Amino acid sequence: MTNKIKSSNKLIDNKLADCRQTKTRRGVLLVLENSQPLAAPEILARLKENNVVVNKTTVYRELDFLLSKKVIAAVILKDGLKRYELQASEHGHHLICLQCQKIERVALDNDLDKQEKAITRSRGFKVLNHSLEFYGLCRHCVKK
Amino acid sequence: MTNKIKSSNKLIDNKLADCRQTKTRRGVLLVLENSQPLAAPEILARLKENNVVVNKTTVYRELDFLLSKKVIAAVILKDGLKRYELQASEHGHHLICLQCQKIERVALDNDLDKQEKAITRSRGFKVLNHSLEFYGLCRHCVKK
DNA sequence: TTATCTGCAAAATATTTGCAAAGCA
DNA sequence: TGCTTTGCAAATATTTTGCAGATAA
Repeated sequence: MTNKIKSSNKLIDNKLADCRQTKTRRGVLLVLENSQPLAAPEILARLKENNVVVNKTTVYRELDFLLSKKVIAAVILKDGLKRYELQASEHGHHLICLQCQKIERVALDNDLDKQEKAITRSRGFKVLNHSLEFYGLCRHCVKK
Repeated sequence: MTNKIKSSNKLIDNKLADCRQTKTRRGVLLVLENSQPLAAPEILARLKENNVVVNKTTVYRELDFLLSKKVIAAVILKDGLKRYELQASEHGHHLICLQCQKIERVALDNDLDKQEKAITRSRGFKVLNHSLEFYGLCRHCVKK
């Protein structure tokens, strides 16, 4: 990956159009680009595996920075670990396999409009956004 | 609360029918009974406020125990903190007010059957359960 | 009596802060 | 050059572990 960090990557170049290019920044995004959502210590480990030498403090700060720029998004699952993924273009949800731990993304054609309206009607609560995850068995594990 | 711990409480007695009665156990449940979901350090603080002397290790272990008995349930919100609430009798979701931080519970008449079937159809993913929270403004804060 | 529960001290894990030095544009 | 980013060391916060002693039933 040391090479990849220097070589160009359209996706990442786009996302970072407004920011300084640093090895940490590109490294974190490259790690996330080809991965499921990862927690900070995992990102740190992936960087190390790929010989990107960077301090943990820097990684935490970089994650905050990328979050604030909405280049990445946080994903919180039942274990309470904060994981990060590249910000997706469309609103989506996660399918978490309880067997193999794989995390997929899914968009729902008919999202939760009906439910949100019912909540506003019955509770006077104005829904601004929601978070929805499905836990179960992925197509591979369901066969076993 | 020191008194309350010793005095009887039907709800709690019921939930603990199969377990030993200890001051930690009754204390944790009393704290949760009249409260929104709380994180472990908050529960610890509430106990202290109420003169229930108990070590943090004991509280963490007690929370694990009550979780395993399904007397309480964990609630994970966007901040990634693990909070706990009494296990509700019916499946429900949470409404989190972004203004005053209040957490309400809500049950949806028509839950997510439609969405879950669509996921199984399109992805082969067998949904076993889901987690859904709505973020927005509660009936009080929405007026301001 | 005995299985369960508890406190304490210490370790493990995750995250944050301050500051001086280095790097990008 | 000037603002941003970085490393390092240390602080903070949360949760876990081992073990010896206490307690509920």
